[in-house]
Amino acid sequence: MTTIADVAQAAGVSISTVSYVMSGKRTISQETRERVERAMADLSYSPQASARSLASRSTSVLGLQAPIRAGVDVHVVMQIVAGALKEARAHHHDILLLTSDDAAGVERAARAGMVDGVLILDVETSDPRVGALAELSIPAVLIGLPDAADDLVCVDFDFEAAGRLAAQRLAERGHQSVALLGAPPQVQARHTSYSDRLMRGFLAASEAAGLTARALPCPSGPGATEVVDAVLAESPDTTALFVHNEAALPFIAARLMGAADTGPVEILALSPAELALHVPGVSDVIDLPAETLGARGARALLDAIGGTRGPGAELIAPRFADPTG
Amino acid sequence: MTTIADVAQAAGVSISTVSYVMSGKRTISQETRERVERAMADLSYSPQASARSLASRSTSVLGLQAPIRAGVDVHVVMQIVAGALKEARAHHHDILLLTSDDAAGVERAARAGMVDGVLILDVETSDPRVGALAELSIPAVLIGLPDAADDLVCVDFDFEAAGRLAAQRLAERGHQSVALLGAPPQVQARHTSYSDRLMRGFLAASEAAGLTARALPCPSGPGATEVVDAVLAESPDTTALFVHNEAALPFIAARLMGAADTGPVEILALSPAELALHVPGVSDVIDLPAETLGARGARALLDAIGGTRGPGAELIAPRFADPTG
DNA sequence: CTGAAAGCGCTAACAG
DNA sequence: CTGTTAGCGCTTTCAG
Repeated sequence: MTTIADVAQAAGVSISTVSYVMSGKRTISQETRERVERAMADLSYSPQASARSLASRSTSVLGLQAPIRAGVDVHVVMQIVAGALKEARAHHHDILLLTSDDAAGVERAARAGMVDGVLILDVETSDPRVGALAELSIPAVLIGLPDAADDLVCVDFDFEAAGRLAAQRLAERGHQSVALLGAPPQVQARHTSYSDRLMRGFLAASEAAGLTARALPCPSGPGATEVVDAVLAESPDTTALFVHNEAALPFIAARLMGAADTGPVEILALSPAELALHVPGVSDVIDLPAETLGARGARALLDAIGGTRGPGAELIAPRFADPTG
Repeated sequence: MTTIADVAQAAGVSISTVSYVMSGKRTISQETRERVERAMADLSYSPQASARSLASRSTSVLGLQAPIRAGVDVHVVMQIVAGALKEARAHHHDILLLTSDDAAGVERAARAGMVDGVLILDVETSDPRVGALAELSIPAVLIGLPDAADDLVCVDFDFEAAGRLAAQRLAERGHQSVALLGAPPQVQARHTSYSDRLMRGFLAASEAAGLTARALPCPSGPGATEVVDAVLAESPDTTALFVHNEAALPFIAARLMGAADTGPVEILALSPAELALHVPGVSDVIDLPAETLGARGARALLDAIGGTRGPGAELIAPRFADPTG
């Protein structure tokens, strides 16, 4: 194991000089800097994270609490995690995985000083973790938008605006009766933040536009077709579906493609663009920029840690996906 | 922040006594132990991870390199990660996420002393990381089974045996001509370890049993049906499909369900049981125990770190899923 | 059974 | 522009 002292000796300088070369926190002569950098490379030196962390009281590690729960779309979660990881790495930070569903785990990691801040996914509208997080001694960022998040930093996709955007588009297209097929029942039952907001925006804007609209939970997988059947049975005049369930989308589209028992039904999807754009039968896609969301969350957390960012919500505005993408 | 010195003072003992109470590395009188534990609870003391790690030269953190690559089934990856995380937490370890596709990242984390060992997922048959890992100063466990892994600890599902088991079962059922629809083309093109082995076992056992067998890559999602069409067009006598692609399974099953243009085609799936058991049209499932795999991997890594385990492969034997599960 | 004290490798005053 | 040094909080000898 090579230490900072080895490097200092090899370069013929003191250890503080080596430290300052690494941190850039004071000016070093060109020549000295080069000697030190040379020595570091020659000895293939890596600073010891624990020593650095003990002395500096910071870790360069972000905690991430990601859900592994029933009904949660794993693609979206993975993309969020990937985005957060990429952003963190770009700023020389690592990510420590915290067990889900466990506010105590976050607190443990925080108090042991293992992380400089935490990023929390899959937040519910009335999330029990929110209170605990506000008490925490370290910065926290939620990806999601709970009700009582006044003192917290939140980053999310603007699901309510997406719901409005969808209703407006469907109204423009001349539809009269439409339906939102949303997240799986378990997710809605938990009042996951995004599901509540999407529904609210969609139903409000539908009403404002004079549309007849309904909103239903929709199971992932083949079971989705039953919901389609039920909607068309109860409201046979339905001519468009707004689908927010990536794992149900292909089944819904397949059920409707050239089906003889229904009139033409248009499908508008809310989904990561690359997952929905090439599903046959889907005519329009509002992109759910999952990776961007993760990146923004990580960025917000880094800013909060740096003290350049206070409480408040940052919402990513919805956009239609570019079909050529 | 409360330190070990605060606890020692509150309990009226020395800091080494507090340390030994925590580690259990020497015998402490009942009474002293209770006083110390009391003080720790009263002050809600958490030992500082970095200080502990600096002094003890170990971190209680496992590095995890998980893939986020085209075609990889995210459900399976998530389950493996969940299993590893659960096992790690059960042994008081945490998990640091390492960026995928980046051997340098593993080395960086290792040399900075951020992790006690690394767990590597999605290993390819000839994986460039294998050589680098063997050089590494810390224990590594692969989930997967590359060709040249002599000096490494490997844990995997026995895909080759699963291939054989599938062929045997189909032969027992009286089929004559069968086909394996496997991982997506990108995965097979990378020669991901499991895909190669599954095919080998399936084709060999098919031949031994006198079956006519083919093996093809199969894209995930709706595109899977085209492969089914192609197989049935080229080999119209095919009466059974062995499917190893969770994301294609429902589409394949739907394509075949009561299709007028084909004879009855039986579907045998290799998939996490809970994902495949309730897909209509799937008659039999060989379970892919993803969460167990992650847990075994983590366990193997902990054992390797503890020095109670040397190089070698541990393969989990295939089993048919219990349909009542 | 318990204490005292020497580090672990680094950062950041303080002192030129 | 550079060096000296006092910690950071803990583990673990060494000494009772």
